[in-house]
Amino acid sequence: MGKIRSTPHAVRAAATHADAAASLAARPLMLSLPEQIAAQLSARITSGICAPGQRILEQAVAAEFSVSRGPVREALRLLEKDGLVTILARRGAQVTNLSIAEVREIFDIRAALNGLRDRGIAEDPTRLKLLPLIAAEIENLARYARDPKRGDDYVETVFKLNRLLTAASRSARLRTILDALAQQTLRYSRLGLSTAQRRRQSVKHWQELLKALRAGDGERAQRTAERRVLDSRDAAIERLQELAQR
Amino acid sequence: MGKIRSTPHAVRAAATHADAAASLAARPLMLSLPEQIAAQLSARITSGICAPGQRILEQAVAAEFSVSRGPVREALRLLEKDGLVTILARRGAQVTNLSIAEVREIFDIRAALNGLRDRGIAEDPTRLKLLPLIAAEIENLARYARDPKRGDDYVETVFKLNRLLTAASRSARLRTILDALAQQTLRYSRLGLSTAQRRRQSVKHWQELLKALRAGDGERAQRTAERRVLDSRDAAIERLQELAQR
DNA sequence: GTCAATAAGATTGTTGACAATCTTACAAGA
DNA sequence: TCTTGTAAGATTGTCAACAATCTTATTGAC
Repeated sequence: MGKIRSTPHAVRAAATHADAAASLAARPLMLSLPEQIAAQLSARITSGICAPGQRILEQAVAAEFSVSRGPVREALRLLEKDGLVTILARRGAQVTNLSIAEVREIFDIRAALNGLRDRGIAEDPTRLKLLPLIAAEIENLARYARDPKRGDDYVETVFKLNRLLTAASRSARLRTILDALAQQTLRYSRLGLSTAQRRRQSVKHWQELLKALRAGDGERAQRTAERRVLDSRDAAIERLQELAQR
Repeated sequence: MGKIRSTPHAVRAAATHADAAASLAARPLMLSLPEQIAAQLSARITSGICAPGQRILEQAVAAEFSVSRGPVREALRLLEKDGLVTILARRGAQVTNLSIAEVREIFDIRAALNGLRDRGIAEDPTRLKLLPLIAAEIENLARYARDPKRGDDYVETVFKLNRLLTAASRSARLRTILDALAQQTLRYSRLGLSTAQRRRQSVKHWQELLKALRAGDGERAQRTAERRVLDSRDAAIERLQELAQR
């Protein structure tokens, strides 16, 4: 492949938020070389082109993108920060491969922080202009959940909804952490939503969340969010264990 | 100053935990060059030798430690991961300077995750051998709280206790995140415990937590931990606003 | 046949030089 | 006086070569 001159997205995603007050530094529209490389690799990893456990050689990546190893090194550090890549001293980088226990850990943290996030949104007076957007997506969700063949649409919409809510959080730090954790569990969340039954269960949680958000009930939004993530955790792990048995 | 041949600590701290099961990779006893540099800088920042907002020049650090800029760059990335340093593209690094809103954000996240952590410990059957250690430190706390002159001892013991509990968590990811967040709020936590009255309030929370831990009551441990952190948040912010008014 | 020592190759870690970019100071014009 | 333009210096970004370390394959001994 030739030089990088396209496709900025995933890496910068953490910075594209929809807030107003706190964020002082304007986000740069240009991506640095390491960021561009990281974005490319990120896409491959989350899409599954690069399998978990697969090694990533600095030399090879540098050659592919026609840059030196310096920017590649930094790109790998960026991906490590997102948890997509694991770096071992003097042994190089590889696509992160999570154990079932680790998947559980991440979902537990996500549950707690999604609760914090959604409580914050429920208690935010400026949330009202977001609610129609959220409601619309949840309507889509309900429609997709009724059609067993639209599983992929359902999953993508859930992800979108999650990104929407995270971007709506007032806390830049919460956004950063949640985006990273969500990306790490992308593949497993997908696994947990692979049956129509699970999707019908999931849509109920979302509808309940919407109600709490509308009512401005922070505590309830928090509880609902936590339950939702914990549910998806259990679904993911169940499927994971099925797969592991073979 | 001359070459680095001493003082490893802060940076490696995140890896020195007291768990058993999950962690596969044995922690390396040697610190890489970047880690050593990061440890040195970390000490200066958390101790206040380097003031918030102060710029950190790669060249200068490289010269001081007699290394090239490569390892220094990486050290700064490590510190950025811990939130101790802020890196701006093409404008270099500086010691992180948090706004009051950001301090609040971090404490909120810490509250949620400390809750998760302490619930996990309360529900962990193997926690029993830790309880005496924790109980002893809380006894110390109670003693220090009674003596207005032992404020520093109180604060250091609180930090120690926190590190102890974080290290006891089964989740490596939780440990990593919590260590980073705790380090970022070190100076502010200290601020919140600067009056004898606050310390007497604080020790009550710790005693209640100990009870919940002994009883194995996860829910209660979680609630207590959350309240404790939120309390220290409010104390810190109150002091911060007092200081800002002058 | 299994295990340990060894050597060759592969890969990351470090370095110093060069390029690109940003900051600052200063001067000229409106 | 304020803004704009310019140039010098400072600082980070990138590169290619070298050093240190790890992995793997092979050999030899038990």
